[in-house]
Amino acid sequence: MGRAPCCDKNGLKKGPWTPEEDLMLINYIQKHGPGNWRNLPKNAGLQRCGKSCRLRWTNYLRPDIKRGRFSFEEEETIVQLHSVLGNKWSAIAARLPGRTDNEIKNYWNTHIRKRLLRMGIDPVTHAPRLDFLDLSSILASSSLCNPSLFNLSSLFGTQALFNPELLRLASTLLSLNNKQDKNINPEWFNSQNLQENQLCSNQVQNQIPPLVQPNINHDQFQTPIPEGFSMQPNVTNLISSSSTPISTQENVNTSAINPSSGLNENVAVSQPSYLDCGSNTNNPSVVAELPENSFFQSLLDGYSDQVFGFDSVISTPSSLTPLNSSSTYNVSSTSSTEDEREISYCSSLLKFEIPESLDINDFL
DNA sequence: AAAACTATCAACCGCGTAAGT
DNA sequence: CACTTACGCGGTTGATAGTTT
Repeated sequence: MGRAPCCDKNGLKKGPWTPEEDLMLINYIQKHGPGNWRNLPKNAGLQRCGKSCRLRWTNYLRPDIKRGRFSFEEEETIVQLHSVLGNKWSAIAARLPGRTDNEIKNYWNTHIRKRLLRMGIDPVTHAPRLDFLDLSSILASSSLCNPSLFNLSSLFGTQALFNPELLRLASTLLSLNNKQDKNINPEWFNSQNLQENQLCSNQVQNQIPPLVQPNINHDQFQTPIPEGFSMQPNVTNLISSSSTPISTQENVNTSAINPSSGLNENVAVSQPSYLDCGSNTNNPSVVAELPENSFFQSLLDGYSDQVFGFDSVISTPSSLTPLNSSSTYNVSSTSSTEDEREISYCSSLLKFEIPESLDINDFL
């Protein structure tokens, strides 16, 4: 037995609403309230089905609807909520006053989702997409800038890209962030490396409560973690990173994002130099400072030039000075351009470190 | 200037479910 | 308890505006 149609569609109009229809609907609801949507069009004199009237009212005509571009704060909220709720647009909309589920859904599909994909982040799981990365390019580029780094591409050639072991390695590398405060191999973490490889300031974790990531497939992190590494697939908080510069040399204890992943609950993070491109909207500026020839510098070059193809993300010539040695620049936290928002996004994503003395053979 | 392509978003469709009978 | 009805939600479509070639 088929489902009964919501209304008799014979003779009912479809398609875009005219201003006259809008006016009729508004006038009726202002006088009588929506009441029964099924009966509303008949009572209001509209040649529409109730469903269409409800949609038009809730998504467009409702007086409390906020229209116009989404603010950065709203966008932050959407991504954070989506990481927890998934495609529960109505639930997300309930936490964004004045925004409708339809509007949020459209905005996600047309803006946020694409941006995450461009950054190599799976918009479903909010985790890095390794299939999106050209590992060889990353490492080749990195090695050019820092000859001390191993050159995977020269070691293994382009076939390395199809080697599942190397993909696992990439998984690990991309997931690596902060070293554990125990079991550290001192050879991997000499003070210079710590100075140079600390990529971003630690996020102020207590600003945003840890988010549950029910959708993440943790299989991608099954690669055994080498001694001295910890893994922090820190993507969920990619937008919530603090822009408060942490310039102290102290270690900062933080909590891993995902307690269910079996990853480190507490990691000690060294904070030598700082790179903080986060997006705290309460803070008027975002500060980035990189040591010359740092690993992060080279890695950023690799990402921006070859992997994501988003030169504009890291170094938009028209608006931003490229990251270079000892350069410091400010990005307005009220940034509204796509590129500037991506900067904020990628700042937290690109948080991992690789010891210079890492022996690739240990992985193979 | 025009065609082709892309992005956006209002609106539609079908399904799940709560409420009513 | 079974069935019907209405509502709300999420996925998808299609018209249109904007951009590129």
